[in-house]
Amino acid sequence: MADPVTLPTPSPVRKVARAVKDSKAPAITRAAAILRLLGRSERPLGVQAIAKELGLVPSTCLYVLRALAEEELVSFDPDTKRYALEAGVLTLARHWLRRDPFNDLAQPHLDRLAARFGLTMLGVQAVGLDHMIVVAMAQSGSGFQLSTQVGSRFPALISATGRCIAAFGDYPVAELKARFDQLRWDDPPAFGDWMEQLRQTREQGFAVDEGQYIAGATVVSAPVWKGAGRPVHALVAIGIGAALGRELGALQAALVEAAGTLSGQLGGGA
Amino acid sequence: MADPVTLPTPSPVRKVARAVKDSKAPAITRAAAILRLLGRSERPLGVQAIAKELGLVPSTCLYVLRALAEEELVSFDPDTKRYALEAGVLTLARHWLRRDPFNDLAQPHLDRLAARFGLTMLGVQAVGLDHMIVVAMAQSGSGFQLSTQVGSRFPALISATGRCIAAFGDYPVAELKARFDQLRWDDPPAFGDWMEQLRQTREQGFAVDEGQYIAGATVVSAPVWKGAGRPVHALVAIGIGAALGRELGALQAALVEAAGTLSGQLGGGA
DNA sequence: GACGATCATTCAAAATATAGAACATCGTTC
DNA sequence: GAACGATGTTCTATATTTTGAATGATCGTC
Repeated sequence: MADPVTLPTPSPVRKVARAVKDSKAPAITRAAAILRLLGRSERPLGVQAIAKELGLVPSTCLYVLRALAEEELVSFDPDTKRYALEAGVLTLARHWLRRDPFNDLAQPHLDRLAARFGLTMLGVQAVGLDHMIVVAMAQSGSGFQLSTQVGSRFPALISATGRCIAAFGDYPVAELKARFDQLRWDDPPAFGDWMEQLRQTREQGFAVDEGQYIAGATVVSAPVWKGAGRPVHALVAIGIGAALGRELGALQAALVEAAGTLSGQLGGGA
Repeated sequence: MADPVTLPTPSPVRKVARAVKDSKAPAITRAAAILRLLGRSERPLGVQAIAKELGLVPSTCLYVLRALAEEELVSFDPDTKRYALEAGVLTLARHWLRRDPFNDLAQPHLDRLAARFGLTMLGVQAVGLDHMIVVAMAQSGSGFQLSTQVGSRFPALISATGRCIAAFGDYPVAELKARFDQLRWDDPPAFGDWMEQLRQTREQGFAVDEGQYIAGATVVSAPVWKGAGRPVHALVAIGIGAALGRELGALQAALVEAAGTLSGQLGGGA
């Protein structure tokens, strides 16, 4: 999986401007935009550069930065007058990880499956229909592998995991179609075919993506339930298509079993 | 090292109230306080509970929460009307980790030393004189160990690492004294002794804490420079005192060497 | 070493987010 | 099953933040 950070960046200026207008707490919208910009940036940025990039007023931008620095979410170098992300964001992330039992419980399963099948395993969480986020990862460590990192974001409906989210989410078809049309695949399926695959996913209890999202890569995904309603998490296996070969069947079975066990532990299930 | 999250919680109400007053962007101060509160909380919280805990007006609190939810930093369950941290904070953390070369470069050293000496190794970053944050960790995996997690925060001047920060930071003595007086140790050193230890730390290039911060635990810490000025990072070794025994000398040498190598790689050094 | 340009910062007017009360909604108890 | 209590949400006047120009600092260039 390629890192989606470098995907099309639809000029933040307009987005931020609109979001700020609609929000009843625009300072927060601005702050979030600044944090994301600083995260995206390779190097620390000055007030002016940030303001220009996001279409903010420099003075306002300065006040926001100062507040963020005060909260230790942003670092400030008095010599260069540059701002960057600060380690405080790590502390928040740690708390988030600790708060959700999925993260701890999934790890052993991921480690085991990654070692057994020699591929990359992910624990993924869906955030509505917008994104899914990688929250846990395990790699077998042997040979070449597709790699990603904890915290990476992907469009919610992409690849095998996207099929799980769509299949078990009970969303209106119109909404699925709208989102579906914005996805980028290496080898895009037709919407009709994709809907048929959703039916199949519901039937089987897992989804497979053979080279459609990323050419040459096979992705298998099984949903994990935390309670009633739609599944929020999924276990994902990513392997080089050729290397998987006839182990695919065994992998699917093992993945579904692990997902089932996890759902049980989390108090989910059908 | 005990997790400092459960340390004295000096009633957030007053702190938040003061911070909000002083800030030119109070919404951000409030937002940060809410994020931290949600991180601290075991379970999702409602608007009212959050507002009361932080001394905020419920309606304002609601607007802030909505803005944070819009930014995917906070999750909202429409059924229970409860808010919690959302996975978006992970994405920020990932960007932060990627942005600082220390995190990637330190890991191999930590792994190596943890395995060789059979103890817990940390990569630590100082945030001013307020805190230090664990940004990387390695454990040998054998036997009992003192444990902490990436993202954990500690008072900046505590233990061996605190001595490094103080010794090489060139801070006014008055400021050191003020901070020093607020530290909690299992076996607190006198300020005079501590100042003498700083001198020694400068001389040796590393600091040792033998059971003062945590009874029975030996902590060794060596500073890592990224550029001129004060060191921002440190490599830390934590072991059960008895288990370390006469390996202590070898550990100190190895730690200082690793820290020196890292400083070189980061373009720092004396 | 002085000039010019760029950037960070400050300041007072104006737009607007906030506070507090009123309203709506939910779950509980009698 | 109805009334109560508590919680979430909306509404509007006002105190505040935001704005955009003016000031001050800093860097690179001639």
